[in-house]
Amino acid sequence: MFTGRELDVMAVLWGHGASTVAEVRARLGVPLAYTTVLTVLRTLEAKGHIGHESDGKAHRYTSRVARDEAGRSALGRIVEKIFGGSRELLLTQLVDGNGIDDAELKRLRKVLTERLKEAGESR
Amino acid sequence: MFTGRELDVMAVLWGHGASTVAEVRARLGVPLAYTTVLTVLRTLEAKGHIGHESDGKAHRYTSRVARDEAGRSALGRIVEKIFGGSRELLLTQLVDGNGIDDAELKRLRKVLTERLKEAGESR
DNA sequence: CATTTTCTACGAGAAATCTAGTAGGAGCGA
DNA sequence: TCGCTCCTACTAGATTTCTCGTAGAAAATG
Repeated sequence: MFTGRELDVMAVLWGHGASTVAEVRARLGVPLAYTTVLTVLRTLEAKGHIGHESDGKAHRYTSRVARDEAGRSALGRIVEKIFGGSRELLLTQLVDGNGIDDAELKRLRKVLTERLKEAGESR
Repeated sequence: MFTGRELDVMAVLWGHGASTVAEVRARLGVPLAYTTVLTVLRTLEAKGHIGHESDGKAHRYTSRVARDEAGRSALGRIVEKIFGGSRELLLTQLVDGNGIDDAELKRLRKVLTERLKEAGESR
């Protein structure tokens, strides 16, 4: 799907919305030449992942693939290749480590509970 | 971390344990030349991700990075870049779509409940 | 023993990635 | 108007990825 650098750029577009080259560049964590960022954007556009419109002299680039769509695709790949198809295993790793507190765990559990409710209703 | 093809190969090693070139090749979904698979394995070894020992005439390759470790790393990247740091958003996408039934949702919820219990005990 | 099969080692080419420089236009401040 | 800045377009080199072929050794097969 996306290469490492491309994903960095997509992250900016998803996070901040349509942006110019300079904006993307400023918001990337890593220091890259202006033209480097432009090249990445042009590559992404050539692949059809983003588009652009004119904004004065500059171009303003917009994502064409929804963040959720990209997420589902990436997750599917990981579930399949790394966790052997087991979402449980994936979830276990997601909540492993110490960067997660009780409040967040509860919010996550709520997501599942809500989903269960929906599933029940639609039957 | 891993490129597309490398991940395919790692999936085989994680799923089936130490394997020879021929075994990896047979278990890969895609048809690749024997030497192609060998090259990927050698690349992975050069990067230190896998190792090998002799098994008769052939080499038997073993993963050196745990599946869980690779998973955490890949997930971290996705959470950060795609879901803007939100595990909740990630979970939502994980359980979105129709390939998931109530039983699995409940199992997933249980994972979180268990984790909450542990967290409580360790305090 | 001769042939075929099965391995690894090495080489290699096409394509993709990653990074950045140069060229040239358009606008703006002095 | 002159020079500086900002922008895109184009080019390009180094590195990585992806794929496979050839060579040559070793083992199995007849």
